Amino acid sequence: MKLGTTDKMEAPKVRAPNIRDVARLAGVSYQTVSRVLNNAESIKPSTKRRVLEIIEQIGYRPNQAARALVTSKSRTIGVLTSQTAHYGPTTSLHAIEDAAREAGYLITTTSLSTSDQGSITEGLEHLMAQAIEGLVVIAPQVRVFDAFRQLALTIPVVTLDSTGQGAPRSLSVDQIAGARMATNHLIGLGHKDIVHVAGPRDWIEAEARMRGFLDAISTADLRTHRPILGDWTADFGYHVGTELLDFRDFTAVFAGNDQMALGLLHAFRNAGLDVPGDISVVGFDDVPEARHFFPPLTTVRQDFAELGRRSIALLVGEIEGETDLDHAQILPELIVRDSTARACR
Amino acid sequence: MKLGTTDKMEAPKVRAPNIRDVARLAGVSYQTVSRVLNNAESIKPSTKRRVLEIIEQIGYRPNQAARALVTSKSRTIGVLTSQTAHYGPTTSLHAIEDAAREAGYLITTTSLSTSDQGSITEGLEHLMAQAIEGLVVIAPQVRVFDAFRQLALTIPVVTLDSTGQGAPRSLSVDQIAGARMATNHLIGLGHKDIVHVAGPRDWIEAEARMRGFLDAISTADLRTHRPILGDWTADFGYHVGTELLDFRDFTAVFAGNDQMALGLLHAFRNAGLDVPGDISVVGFDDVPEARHFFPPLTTVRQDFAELGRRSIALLVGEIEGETDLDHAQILPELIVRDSTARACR
DNA sequence: ATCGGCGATGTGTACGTTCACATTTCGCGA
DNA sequence: TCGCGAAATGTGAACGTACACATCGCCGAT
Repeated sequence: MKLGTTDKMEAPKVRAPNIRDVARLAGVSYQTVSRVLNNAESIKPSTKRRVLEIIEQIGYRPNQAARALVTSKSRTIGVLTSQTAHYGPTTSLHAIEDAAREAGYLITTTSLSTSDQGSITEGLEHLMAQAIEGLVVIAPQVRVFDAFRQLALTIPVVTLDSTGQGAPRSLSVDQIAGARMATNHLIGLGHKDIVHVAGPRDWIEAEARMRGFLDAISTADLRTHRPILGDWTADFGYHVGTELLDFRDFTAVFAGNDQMALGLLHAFRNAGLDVPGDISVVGFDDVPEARHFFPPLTTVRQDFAELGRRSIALLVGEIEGETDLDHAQILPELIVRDSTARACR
Repeated sequence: MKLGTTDKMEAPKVRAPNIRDVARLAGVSYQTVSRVLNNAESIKPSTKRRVLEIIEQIGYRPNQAARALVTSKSRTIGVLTSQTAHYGPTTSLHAIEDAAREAGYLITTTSLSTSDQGSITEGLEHLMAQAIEGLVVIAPQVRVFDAFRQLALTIPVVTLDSTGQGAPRSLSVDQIAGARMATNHLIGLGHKDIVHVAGPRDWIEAEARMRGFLDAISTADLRTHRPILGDWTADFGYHVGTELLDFRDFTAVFAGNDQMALGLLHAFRNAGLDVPGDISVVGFDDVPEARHFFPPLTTVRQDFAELGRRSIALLVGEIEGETDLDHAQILPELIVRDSTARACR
């Protein structure tokens, strides 16, 4: 049963007030009310005041559906996000919401259950149905990104978390540089055998970090260990850490994110090894908990919030017809804590 | 510049096809098309097939704004969430999205920047403007919850993460029971002086967990330590842990969530103390990383996903006029790991 | 005094859909 | 063959808003 409606009684005509009700009570035409609503110029201050008074008084709210129907505008920005509970996307999303609110836009978020074309199309249609004026895609997976290429949208689009290559409008933290920084940090400490536990195959960031890692390794002319493909979870880090110890042909591990690093720390500790004494570990992301790991984790900080803010700045700029927008990549930062040390052998 | 539009050339009238275009091409009236769209009965199969063919062919999509304007229906469920990056709400949200999709509903999420009445009203209006048929409120803060009470909505509402008391439709994991379980676990291990590091004042869960803690303490007739109010972060846990050690008048700590527990572990470790040898620590939530903490954390698991699924089941039930719905609270589960041990003195 | 022009406001219509009701078509028994 | 009811389809509104254009005063310049 719905709250607030009566069941048996005659419906007491509870229709919400519309623009004509306001007009009638204010003694003006509906068009004048419309002008007040869209704060047009050339309206007498006294009239405006009177109309606003009535609006306040009867609690009139413009009907967005009607407005969207006629204008195809909505002051709404859509966010399409692949469904993940990961720290990065979530943080960016929050920053996006704040930035959009500040710019006077509303945000509608829809998340993808899967990353196949159908799911993307469905999510997109839902957003388009709300007459969104711009779209932010937080799509860390390659597939989503590809699927998007095929859609010719008529609104500005900004893509997050890509490598920034080839996409029309994309914004990202420079993952490759970050991975290079992490790897070079280990190399600088004298490590010669470094293992990389990467993220899943189809994640753009996983790919980029792997590339940065391999770059740094081959530049330093070190032995290349084949990266291990993980799933971002601490559980995976733990398992792979345990297996890795069977060989013990490395002195440092660069994990694709902080969670997997945590699992690795756990596995090494369980085996009686000391981090960083025996093995160095570097993570990626700098989640708020990373500094409280044991030992506090050396990692690469990404400014996800800045990423979110910039995406909205870019998008709003495009919507409002600005040019000369800032597409620069954001540089990550290496945070050195206690999980890395000079190689012992 | 918008993608997909040409700048200089005359606009080539790219109006999206509407129901009348379909009707004309199919040689029927627009109403017949409408009937096909809403799969009404009494429509000749051959006609239906023909219409569907045309729809497919010209890529017609019903205009939701127009539909919403006239029906005030949208097969959309709104989610109003207070803006947090916390594990629980995020996990529930994902479950909600999946469950809704399965039930044939779409989800629109709007998050609150602040929890004042104005922000809530604004968020709600945005959702109502999309003609949502039901509303899920993920509002862990007392203020949000209170503000909602004042709004007389005409659609079904389900509130998450409350204590389940007094709200018309609310669903939650029984926080009080969970806190009691955690505290009794410590009491059972012989701890007589237990400190509770709680969440912020206005969080409903924080309050409930505190209540469960105090319940258990007073039932066991132990000395009551005044709970410390925190902010859920690991950083806070670390700082309070450091300060707590100045007195050292306790043998166990029950943290309001796993992050704060992590900070406590860090602080105690830094001070040269052993967990659980010297101090036992219990968390709350069982985030996926908790088992990889050092030591693996004893905590209370909440099934956030189940919570999300149940909320949609409840809401869809109400929307579709079902009765006899399941409002039972979900019971949390104590997960005993290595951060708790028998009290040493 | 007349008229152009501008500020302020009103009128008609379109947006794309669904609802209520009207109309046509069809099959079948009398 | 007719008529009748049900099935199938069509017609005219209405939803609430914004845009294009029309109208009405009024002021100052000619």
